[in-house]
Amino acid sequence: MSHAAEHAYRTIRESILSGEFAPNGRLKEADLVAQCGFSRTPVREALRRLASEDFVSLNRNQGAQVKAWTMDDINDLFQLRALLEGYSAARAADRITLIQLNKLRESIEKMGEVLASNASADKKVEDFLSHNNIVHTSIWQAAGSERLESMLGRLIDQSLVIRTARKYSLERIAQSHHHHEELLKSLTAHDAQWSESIMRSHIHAARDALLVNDEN
Amino acid sequence: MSHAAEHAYRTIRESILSGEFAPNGRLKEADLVAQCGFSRTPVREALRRLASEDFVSLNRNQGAQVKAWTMDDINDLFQLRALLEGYSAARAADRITLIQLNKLRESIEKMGEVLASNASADKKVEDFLSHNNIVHTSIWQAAGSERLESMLGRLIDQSLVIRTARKYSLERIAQSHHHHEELLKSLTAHDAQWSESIMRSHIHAARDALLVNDEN
DNA sequence: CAGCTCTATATTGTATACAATGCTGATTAT
DNA sequence: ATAATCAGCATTGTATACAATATAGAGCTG
Repeated sequence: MSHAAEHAYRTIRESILSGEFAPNGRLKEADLVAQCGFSRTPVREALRRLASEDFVSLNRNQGAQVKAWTMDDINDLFQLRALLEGYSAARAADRITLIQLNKLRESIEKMGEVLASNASADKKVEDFLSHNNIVHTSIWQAAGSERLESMLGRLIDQSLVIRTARKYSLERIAQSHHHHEELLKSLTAHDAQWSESIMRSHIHAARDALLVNDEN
Repeated sequence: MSHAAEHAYRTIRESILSGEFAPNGRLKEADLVAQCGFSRTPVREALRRLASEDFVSLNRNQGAQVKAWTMDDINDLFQLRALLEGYSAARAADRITLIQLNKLRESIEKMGEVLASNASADKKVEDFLSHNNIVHTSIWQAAGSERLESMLGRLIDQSLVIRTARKYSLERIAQSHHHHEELLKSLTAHDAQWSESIMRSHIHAARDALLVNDEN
């Protein structure tokens, strides 16, 4: 994607994720042009891409509007993530190399250190989420399917829509960390079924964390 | 999608599917404009969409080129189709209504009549393929997940790339028909596991039909 | 006052001009 | 002869002007 279009894409996407653009809100090209400083051409390109990624919907001659998500959509999303991430973990168990395993172990150990440290809860959550991404993408890579990787990438992106201003409890994060550690074991053992099932649990727990508002 | 861009999209897509544009061949905007009569704007929009659907790849400032598929890609594709179509069938088994079942039964019976008739083999194949699409999309709908439906739609579209000038044997088609009939039974019984496994077999057999060149 | 039509305006769709970038091939220095 | 450099060209990226379409609101009609 070209420079201006890419920039416009990121800008608009961020505004949607941050909640600045309300669900079902109409996005007028002129406004977006004013916001990000490029002309309509790259803005339109960005909108088309956002539409292909299900962030907005386009109606002919009526522009774009931010997609609204129902509870069913969210459940659906996580159901599919569980299926595909589970499959990804199973494939990874068969194919993962020692180098990849070591990299994964490092990431997970680093997360453990963060959690054990005396940093602020917010900092812990932030660090955790970034390492969490690394762990998941490492596993997708180990699974060795470009197509699967890109499908999962899209699903994850979409699940970010819901995460806005969400607070994760430290308990939830600790649970996730335990999942990761178990996943490391199952992958090291090259046990596909074990890897698949623990990954599925992991995703279902993530859904639960999003939908159930626990104390924190 | 707007009128001109839609038209450009279809035109280019057809040219790729028909093999007119060779894999790895570069697609210059000027040429495409000449071919389909619109200006560069809708042509570019069409290319972006084709890229998002994995028909072409885009490199910044270097335009589009037709994606080439390896054997691994194809296996991957069908592996994912098996997984997702299987899941779709399982969901459908739980949710399908009597009306949907009847519609499905009609389609499948019609396919049986076509196969039993004394039409030419080519005609049979053609009719079969169109009804086949109806059967699958009906099941996706019964599964009740928009997201799953759109993912499967993309996967199917991509598998069309391989089908170019492919001849299907009548034996293969008869086998498919048997799968469909069994699927109807499993869905009528609302048996999710049965539905899932027969659907997975169905997809694996389809892959085999594409990759193995049998006499016909 | 409700509902309709029509016009003015706002917005998106398309074409095209201009800018930026990458590619090719000739020229030159080593 | 070969590698590096640079100019000219081909191609894509961006901005903008124009066309087509939808929307909103005033005025009209029943």
